[in-house]
Amino acid sequence: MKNAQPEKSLSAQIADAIRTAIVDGRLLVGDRLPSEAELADQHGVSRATVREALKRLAAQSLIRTERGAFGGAFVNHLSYDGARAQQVTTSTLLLGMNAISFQVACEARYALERSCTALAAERRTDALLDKMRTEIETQSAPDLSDEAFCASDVAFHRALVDCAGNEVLSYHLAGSVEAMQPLMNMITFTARSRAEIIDLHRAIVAGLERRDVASVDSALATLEAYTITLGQSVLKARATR
Amino acid sequence: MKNAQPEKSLSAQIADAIRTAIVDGRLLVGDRLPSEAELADQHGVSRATVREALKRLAAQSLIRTERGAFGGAFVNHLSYDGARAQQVTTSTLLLGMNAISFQVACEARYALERSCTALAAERRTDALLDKMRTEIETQSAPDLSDEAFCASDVAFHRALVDCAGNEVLSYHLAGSVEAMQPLMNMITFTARSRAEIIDLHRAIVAGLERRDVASVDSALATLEAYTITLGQSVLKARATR
DNA sequence: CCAAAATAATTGTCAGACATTTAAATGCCT
DNA sequence: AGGCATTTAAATGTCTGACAATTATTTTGG
Repeated sequence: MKNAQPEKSLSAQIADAIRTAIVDGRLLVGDRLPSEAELADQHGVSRATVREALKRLAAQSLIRTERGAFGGAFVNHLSYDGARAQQVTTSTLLLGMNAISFQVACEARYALERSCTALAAERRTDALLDKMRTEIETQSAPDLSDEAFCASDVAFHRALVDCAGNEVLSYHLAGSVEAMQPLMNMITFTARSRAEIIDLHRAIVAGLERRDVASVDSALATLEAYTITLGQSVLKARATR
Repeated sequence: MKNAQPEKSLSAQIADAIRTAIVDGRLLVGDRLPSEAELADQHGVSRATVREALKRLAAQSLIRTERGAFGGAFVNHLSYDGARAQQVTTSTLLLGMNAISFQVACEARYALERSCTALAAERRTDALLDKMRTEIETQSAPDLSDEAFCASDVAFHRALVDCAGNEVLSYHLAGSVEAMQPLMNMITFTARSRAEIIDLHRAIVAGLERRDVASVDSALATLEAYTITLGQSVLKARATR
């Protein structure tokens, strides 16, 4: 366990101290932190320094602040949606900054997605199957923009992971898949490629309905291979442009 | 496109503006932001407000600050390790705050882990197999603390996901698995349960070595079932205590 | 008794000052 | 000319004190 670097700003040290208190459970959800003035006294620093520390925590959604009498900083309840949004921000940035090859990203995406097929086939509900069918309808609209097509694609795959009926799994998978969407957006979809993708989406829904894991896996594998092919042709077209 | 909410602090607005500039690529990795004084002028606010905004971004690892002449705030390169650490913080907190049942967490963990077995069997390297064997040795030490056993368990499973040879997949899986460790730590491991787990770890390594996906999957499934059984017995023991 | 006004606690913002750090510029000596 | 010490300038880190804005509680007036 590495110890604190001696040269770390006071505001960072104070933020770390409070963050540790929250993660370790010494501060519970809904608890109110001492006022900025009290914290300043306790840590022997100025209010400005305490405020910078609190802003760091607020940026991580660990706390929220309320103004007015009996306001202050409160330990936040981190919802699945909030956590997923943060995960997507981090992952999107990571992928955008590290020159990930399309093939690697695609491989990761579909590998992750396959992790829920067994549970999804077992537990899929009619409501989620309907949701997936609705998205397929949306994707079939001939005048749909590429962006809208991709958005519906995300919604479709999100419904697929939700079929697994495990909220923790949904959180991780939905976040991962969503974060990779900007990379997927590099592809310009022709009418023909859309049709092939939609066919595979239909196969996935049909497989889930029959609780046929193998056919769902197979459709996902085909989708992966097809998406990589599409991506490579797009890259080739760009290279020769 | 939603417009700015009128009731958002100035420091949050400025942080959002800079964050958007980074995500949209108007600020590139390594770019230096204007000095705090300049930013204060540009946005028509005080330096303290700008500083709070910058601390928010620093908390998300979007920027770093350097002191001294020609220092300032620089757009950060987000490393896989940095991103994973953030993901772990968020996920750990989420799981700790939402009363996740042990079974659900376990199911999610092993489902995620199974997503890399096919690639791992195909691409595993001798170096990673050796790493896994080393961890098994560590886990076999009779006087090992529960914490150290769990830490080695994390290292073992991390090596497993690294076998897939896909850095994006490693990032997501390692983060997910690591975040669930506090839940796994609820289990107190007896000598006998450790022995069973180590046997399954050996089976996983052997399966990878033979590139036998089915046996790796099977070992993981057994490990999942066994871990859930252990968890349930621990919970039962606590309830009757 | 109820509504309006005062009150107090707290965060949000500002202005100015000083301390500290660091790279670059300068000057001095060989 | 070249190398070492010193100075300088630019920037962040911190402190202080003040005021504005917000909001729950308390007081007051009818």
